[in-house]
Amino acid sequence: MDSIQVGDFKFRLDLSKPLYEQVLQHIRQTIARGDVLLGTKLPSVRDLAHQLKLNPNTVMRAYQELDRYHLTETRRGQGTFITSDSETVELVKKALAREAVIAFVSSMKNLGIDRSTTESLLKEVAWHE
Amino acid sequence: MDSIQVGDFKFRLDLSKPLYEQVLQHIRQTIARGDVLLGTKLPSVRDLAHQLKLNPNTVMRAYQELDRYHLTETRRGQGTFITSDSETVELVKKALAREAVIAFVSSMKNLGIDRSTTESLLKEVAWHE
DNA sequence: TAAGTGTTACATTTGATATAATACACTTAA
DNA sequence: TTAAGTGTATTATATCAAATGTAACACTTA
Repeated sequence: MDSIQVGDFKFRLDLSKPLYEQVLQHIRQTIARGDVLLGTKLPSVRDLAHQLKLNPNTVMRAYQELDRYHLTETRRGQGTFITSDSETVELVKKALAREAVIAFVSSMKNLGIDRSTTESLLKEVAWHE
Repeated sequence: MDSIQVGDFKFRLDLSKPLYEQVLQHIRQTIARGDVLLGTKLPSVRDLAHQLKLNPNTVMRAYQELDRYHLTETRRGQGTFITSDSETVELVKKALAREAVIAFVSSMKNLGIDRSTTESLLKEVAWHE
């Protein structure tokens, strides 16, 4: 387990994708899953960068992206906080789910696999909740 | 419609992903869907490169990847041909489908969405076969 | 032999990513 | 008032994958 816990957030980074994107996704998932209280303060840019051994600019980029989703609110001089609006979280969660579903259906259609076959395949996959 | 037809193959390229990967995927899909006869000759590297306005090396990379899947067989001096072994095509198709399903389930789990909710979402998506 | 194939090998360019270092702006608490 | 802790911005640099440009080589077929 080469994952790093920083405050309420857990990170496991690799080289498969841009680092700023992975940081963004980890935090976004933590929020969407409800694994952290709304209103919680994120680690400071410098702190997270130091603990993940990343450049502050890289973390900044992830945080700004979160702000753009309105999943966080940044208060200059204070820090970046998870939104307290549960509705926003729910909307983002639904949007991400919808994106995933659409991308998935698209892949299956591209392969020429029909709906019922897709549903069968889905049933074959273990789903440890 | 900014897609380009070259022989039996249709391509629509953008900047979202590496070009060689898009070329690979288009051809792979065409084969997997059964939209082209087994044994068919692919456009020559130079020809496809010219028509798609790509560098021959970029097309080469896609073709070599296809060979690695055994979806094509390359005969030096003759060209690159789609395999005549339908079983190979079927195996690759299943492998790709499986990958897609696993990736999808993983996304949904990361969002904290359970199986039945996922199945419901899937039903909401239009599926023009 | 010539034309059409795939193949290989460079050098080069480009763009995204990431780092490094520094300075600035704001908030909070000592 | 000050110091420490926040986010923010800027500029330069480094790195890597992707893509291009160019050229040559090897093989097959007509």
